[in-house]
Amino acid sequence: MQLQYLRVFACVDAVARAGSIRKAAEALFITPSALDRRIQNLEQELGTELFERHARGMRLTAAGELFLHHVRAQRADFERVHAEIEHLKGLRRGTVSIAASQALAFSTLPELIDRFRRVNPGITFKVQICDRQAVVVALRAFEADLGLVYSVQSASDLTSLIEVEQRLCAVMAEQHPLAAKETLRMRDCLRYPLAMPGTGLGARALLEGFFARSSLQPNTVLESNSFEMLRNFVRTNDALSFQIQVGAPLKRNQDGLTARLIGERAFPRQPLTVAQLKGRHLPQAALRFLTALREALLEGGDA
Amino acid sequence: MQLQYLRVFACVDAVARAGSIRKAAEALFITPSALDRRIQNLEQELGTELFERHARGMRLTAAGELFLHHVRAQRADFERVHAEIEHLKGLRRGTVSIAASQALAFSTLPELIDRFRRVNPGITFKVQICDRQAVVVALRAFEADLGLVYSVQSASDLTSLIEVEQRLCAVMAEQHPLAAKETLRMRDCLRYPLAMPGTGLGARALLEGFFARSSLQPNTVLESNSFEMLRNFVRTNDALSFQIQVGAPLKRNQDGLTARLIGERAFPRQPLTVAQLKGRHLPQAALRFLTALREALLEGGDA
DNA sequence: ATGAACCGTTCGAATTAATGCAACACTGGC
DNA sequence: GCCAGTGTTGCATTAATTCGAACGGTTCAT
Repeated sequence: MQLQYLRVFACVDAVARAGSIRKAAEALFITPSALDRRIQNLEQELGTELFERHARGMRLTAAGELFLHHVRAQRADFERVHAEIEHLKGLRRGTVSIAASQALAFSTLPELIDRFRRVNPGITFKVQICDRQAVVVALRAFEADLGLVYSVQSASDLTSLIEVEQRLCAVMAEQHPLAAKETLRMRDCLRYPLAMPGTGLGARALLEGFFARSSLQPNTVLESNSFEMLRNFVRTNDALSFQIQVGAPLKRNQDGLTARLIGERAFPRQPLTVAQLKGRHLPQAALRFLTALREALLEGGDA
Repeated sequence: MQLQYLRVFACVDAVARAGSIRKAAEALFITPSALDRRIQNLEQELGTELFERHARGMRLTAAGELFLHHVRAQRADFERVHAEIEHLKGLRRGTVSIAASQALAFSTLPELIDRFRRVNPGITFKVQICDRQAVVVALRAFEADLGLVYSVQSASDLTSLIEVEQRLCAVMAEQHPLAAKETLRMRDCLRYPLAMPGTGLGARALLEGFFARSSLQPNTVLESNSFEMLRNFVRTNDALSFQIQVGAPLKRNQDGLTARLIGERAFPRQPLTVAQLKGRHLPQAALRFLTALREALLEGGDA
């Protein structure tokens, strides 16, 4: 579904992404000369150069960045309207695009989406799992309607929709000795080898803050930026890994793994945040999923 | 300044306004057949009929209304971006379009704009004077950035930016006997013939509310929906007219006229409201004028 | 230095899309 | 039944877009 009349705007986006006319032209299946003319026409009609011509390619000017943002906003808004028109025709269709950090990919988001789709079939999802910075980038580029991040740096162009405080959990094999306890203390955990979340993962910042102020030393035997990696590691031995509450298998075991809350009160508790780009009109599908999210997260937070 | 690529969208607007393809085609300086094809293409690409084909012309369908709103929003946002790009080029240009009720046309708005333009030359204004309902319509159609209305019915798609409580004023000739007093009471005013604001003007609702609860009877010798008419009338005789605070010549006399506050406390005081369409990104020029408005109105309200 | 590998850009021909014109079919009011 | 108004269609014309190939420039490795 590509409205013919949005193609000129799509050009700007394509060139900005590709960094050069030739690559963008390839992606758009036209010749470089045609694309060049489109952009020249556009610049002439706007009365401003949108790109700096560099020997290595094209870079956006300030005006170009402004215009690109407008173009993306426009396309996103068009798709919202299009979805609403479809909704009017009786087809309860729509797509929710989400950018979320890794912690949610394991169970939270899949289960939530599954439950949501039982009530609202016909609504489809696009989920992009990425790190914190990439979530913000995706929101800014109108590639995601909603961003789910732990410990996001506050950005002035984002609006926080839901915030849920998160506690740290230790993840371990079902048969692990510590699985017998209800809640754990860090000094208990540190008697075992650790599979540390890599830099960039949510739990990592918390742990580093703890070790900086504590005299305890971690016995780190593995560090990875993949939760899957970490989980698969601890399943087969007595090592522990850490994860924030929302994605951890707290209530029921999963795949031979289980999780326990860390009882320490000294931990700074950063919230899991659901955010959107400020000033956007979210599609109805996204709004409906947002309320589902709110219910699920707040209920889950109390339990 | 008509971006070539927005023309297809402009078609929808034109047809919706004109009510028929032939009239819209005339306004766009193209033949009906060309316009018809554009709209058919658009409908095909959207997969929905935007207009009901009636023997008397075209009427928007529900989907059409949705799309029209999007089209107008898009055009307004484009113009905002365009103005910001111009701003980037060093030209401090921009246009603020305002829809205001009549009371402000006399002195408030002209003086305010004049003062603003001394600081920000290059910013131009479009001022549409109209009644309350038309202000809301203009905001909805993206024809006005800001709406200045007295006693606006609350609408869910508008956002109130400034609210200033307004008291009622009596307007009279400079030589009028009552001009000697600082503030007036209604029973003093009613000893003179009255030039009543017509239905639809802001002060009218206030006055009707008063007379409904009072035993006093007005001696209405003229009723008009034009403030200019009313003012020109009272200038040459001993009749009184009424107006809300903001547009009345309270501080200094104007054109042989003067105004005095009504001292009555029983009057319901509705606010003068500056509003915008909810969720819109206002152009920088409009935002700057908004702060000027805020200063002027709040300062003026205290004095 | 010097060639190779990029880049954006230009030109004229070929192609494609949009338009105008005239005629058509239809409806509502008189 | 007529008339004035509507939207719509086929076809020739016109305007816009695209292509393919060549040009001039910069960057980088040889």
